[in-house]
Amino acid sequence: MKSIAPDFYLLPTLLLSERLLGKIFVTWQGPGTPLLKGRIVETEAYLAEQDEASHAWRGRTQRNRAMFGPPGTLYVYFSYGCHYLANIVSEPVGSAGAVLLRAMEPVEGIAEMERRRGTRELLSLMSGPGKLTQALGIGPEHDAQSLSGPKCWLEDAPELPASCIGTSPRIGITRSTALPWRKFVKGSPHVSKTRGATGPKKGRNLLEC
DNA sequence: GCGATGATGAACT
DNA sequence: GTTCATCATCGCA
Repeated sequence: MKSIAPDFYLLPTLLLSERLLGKIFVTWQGPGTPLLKGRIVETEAYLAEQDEASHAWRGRTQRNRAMFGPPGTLYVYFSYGCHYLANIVSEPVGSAGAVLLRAMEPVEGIAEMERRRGTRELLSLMSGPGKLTQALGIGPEHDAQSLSGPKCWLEDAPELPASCIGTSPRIGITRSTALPWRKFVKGSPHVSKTRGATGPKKGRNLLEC
């Protein structure tokens, strides 16, 4: 499977958030370490403008400077004093739109992911934005890194049919909550679990993809 | 199965 | 001092 060309990221943020679904995110810590791969099954778009929930809403700061970098750059930041969250910067250049990676399906290097996460529950390895960064070993050293490698990159995969992509409001935010900018692969058991009014109910609405 | 809570740091008011 | 794009654990049913 080949690495995705840099111009793939030259897309409006909302469109990129859908196209990223199904792609394989890869990290590599260096010689002697296994490749860690996950299939992206859930994303959220954070736009440069008209989006109060975006870190870029109030302009450029020391923390969010990577959001203003070129498309295909990673923006990694520390949240709630405990977790790193990873975003992929989109087009247009300098406008600070980015896509938050919320959940993946483990693909390769699972034993190493289990060690990093401290669990062998496959469905708990990467089913949340803080979990997947821990499983993949993403930290502050990945902030502002390019997805052209060598520490991390994306492998291409066939584009998902629109019928497999679900949409909902974003999770865990307190502003601009009504915007339906969360995208996920319908039927995947690896999407993040929301608290409260959910839980896999019997009548699964979702198709297998 | 469910809701409440603490950990812990950086940005913001 | 408060807020926050989170997670694991605890107590209760």
